Amino acid sequence: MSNAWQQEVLAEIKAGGRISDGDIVRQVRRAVLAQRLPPGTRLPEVTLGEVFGVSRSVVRKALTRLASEYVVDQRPNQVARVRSPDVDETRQTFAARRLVEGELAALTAGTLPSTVLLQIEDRADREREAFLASDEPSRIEHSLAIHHLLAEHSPNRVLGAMLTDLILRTSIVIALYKRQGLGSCYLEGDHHRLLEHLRSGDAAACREDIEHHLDSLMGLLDLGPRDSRIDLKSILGGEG
Amino acid sequence: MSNAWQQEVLAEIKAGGRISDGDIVRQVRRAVLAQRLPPGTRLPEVTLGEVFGVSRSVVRKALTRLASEYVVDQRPNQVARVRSPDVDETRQTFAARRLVEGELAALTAGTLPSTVLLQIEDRADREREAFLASDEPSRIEHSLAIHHLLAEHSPNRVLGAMLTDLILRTSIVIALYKRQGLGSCYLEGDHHRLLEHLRSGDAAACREDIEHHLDSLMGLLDLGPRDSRIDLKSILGGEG
DNA sequence: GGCGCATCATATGTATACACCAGTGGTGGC
DNA sequence: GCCACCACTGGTGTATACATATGATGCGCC
Repeated sequence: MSNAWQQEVLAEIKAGGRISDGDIVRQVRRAVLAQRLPPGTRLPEVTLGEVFGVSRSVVRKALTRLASEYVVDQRPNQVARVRSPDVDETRQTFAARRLVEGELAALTAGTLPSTVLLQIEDRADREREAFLASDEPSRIEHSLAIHHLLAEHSPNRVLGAMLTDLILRTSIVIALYKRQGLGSCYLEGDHHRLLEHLRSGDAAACREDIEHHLDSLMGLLDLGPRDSRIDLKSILGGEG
Repeated sequence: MSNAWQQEVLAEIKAGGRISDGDIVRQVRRAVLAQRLPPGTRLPEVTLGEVFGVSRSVVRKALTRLASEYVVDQRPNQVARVRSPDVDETRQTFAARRLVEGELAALTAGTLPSTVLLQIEDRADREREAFLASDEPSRIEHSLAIHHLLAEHSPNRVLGAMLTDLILRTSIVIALYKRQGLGSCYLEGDHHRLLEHLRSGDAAACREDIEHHLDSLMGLLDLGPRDSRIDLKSILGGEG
C-alpha cells in the first residue's frame, strides 16, 4: 500500500466521524479505480485497520464485501490482494455488460421522468466540459454517473443492480488496460445520442447506442498478447 | 428457526469435521430452497452459532455472504431474516435470468465437450425418472444440476457466475410462489430438447429453448394480486 | 556451492468480552 | 381508560486475545 494513499485517506477521516465497513469499501474501490492501489497490492487486515483507525473486525467485513464485488482476491490463510483481471476476463466482462446494459437501455427507453433526463443531460454536458478542460478525473466521474443513473432508474431493479456491479468491474479493467499515452477514453457524442433516444423512447436505438459505445470503449484498450508482461510484473514485482 | 431443521443440521455436522462459513452458507441455502426456513424467519447470530457449533465470527461471515446472494436480509442492528422477494422482484428476476441464460445457451451451443453433454443427458434422464416416481426433491436436484452445468461450462465465466446467482434466486421464488396443489414444476421434454440443440450447435434454437422454458416455468407460478395475503402472513405471522 | 530443512516473522482464523442499540412490556401520570 | 415514559432483555457492533497457517530466511549437510 502506497504512503500517499494513506495520507489521503487520513485527511478524509479527520473530516468525518466514525468509520464503517461501507466507508472502507468505498475508499478502496475509489483507490483501485484511480490505480492508487495497483493490481496485486497486498491489503493486510491489521495495516488497513491502522490506516482507517478501526479494528480487524470491520476490515474483515469490508474485505469480504470487496471480494464479493470482485475487487480484491481473498484466499484462505493468505493476504487479500487487489485483483488483477486478465484479458479474457476483461473481454467477458465487457460482453456481459454489453448484454445487460443494452437490454436495460431498451427497457428504460421512454420511461424516465424528466428530472432524471435532465440529470443525465447535465452530466453529459459537464463530461464534455471536463474533457475539453483535460480534467480526466471529473470526466470519469460524470461518465460513470450517467451509467449509474440508467442502472438505478431502470424498471428492472434486479438487472439494475447487476449493471451497477458491471460498471465497477469494467471501469477497473479500463483503468488497467487503457492504451499507453491515451489521455482519455472520451467518445464524443455517445452519451448525448443515447440521451436523445432515451427521451424519444426508441428502444432499439438505445440498445444499439449502448452496444456501439461499449464496443468502441473496448476498442480503446490494449488487449494484445503482450498482457503477459503486465501479468508478470504484477506477480513478480511484489509490492514495489 | 424450526427445531426439525436444527436436528437435521446436527446430523450432518457429526458426520463431517470442522465447520466453515461456506458450510453454513450451503446449509442455509438448502434449507431456504426447501422452505424449511420460510421467508421472514429470524436468524440470530448466537443461535446459528450454537446450531453449527461455531462462534459468531464464522456465522457473521456466512450471513454477510448470504446477504450478498440476496438470500437473507441484513440490516444494521437488527437480526438477519430470510428474505421474502415480492412478485415484482420475482418477475424481474425471471426477466434477468431469461436474458442471461438465453445468451449463455446461445454462446455455449456446439462448444460443450462430450463428457459434459453426457452429464447433462444423464441428469435429464434421471430428472424424468424422479418425476415419474414422484420424487420431487431428487427431480429438483437434477434439474438444477443441468442449469448449473450450463453456467459452469459456458465460454463466458463472468456471465456464468451471474447465472449461478440467478438460478438460486429463481429457485427460491419458485418455491415461494408455486401454485398451491401443484405437485411439480416439471416441463416434459424441455431439457432433452435443449440438450439436442446444444449438441447440434443451433444457437438460436438454444436461446429459444431457454426463453420458452423459463416463460413456462413462470407461468406455473401464482403471481396474482393475492400475493398481498402472502406478504401479510409472512410479516404478521412472525416465526410461528 | 547448491539444495533441503528447521525456525521465525507475519498475517489470518476463531473465540470471547464489553458496549450499544432496538424492540417490548410494564407502570405511572393525565 | 389511554397515552407517554422508562427499565429490561435480546441481539448486534466492535475490539482484542489466542491459536494456527504460510512464506522467508538462514543454517547445515551433501
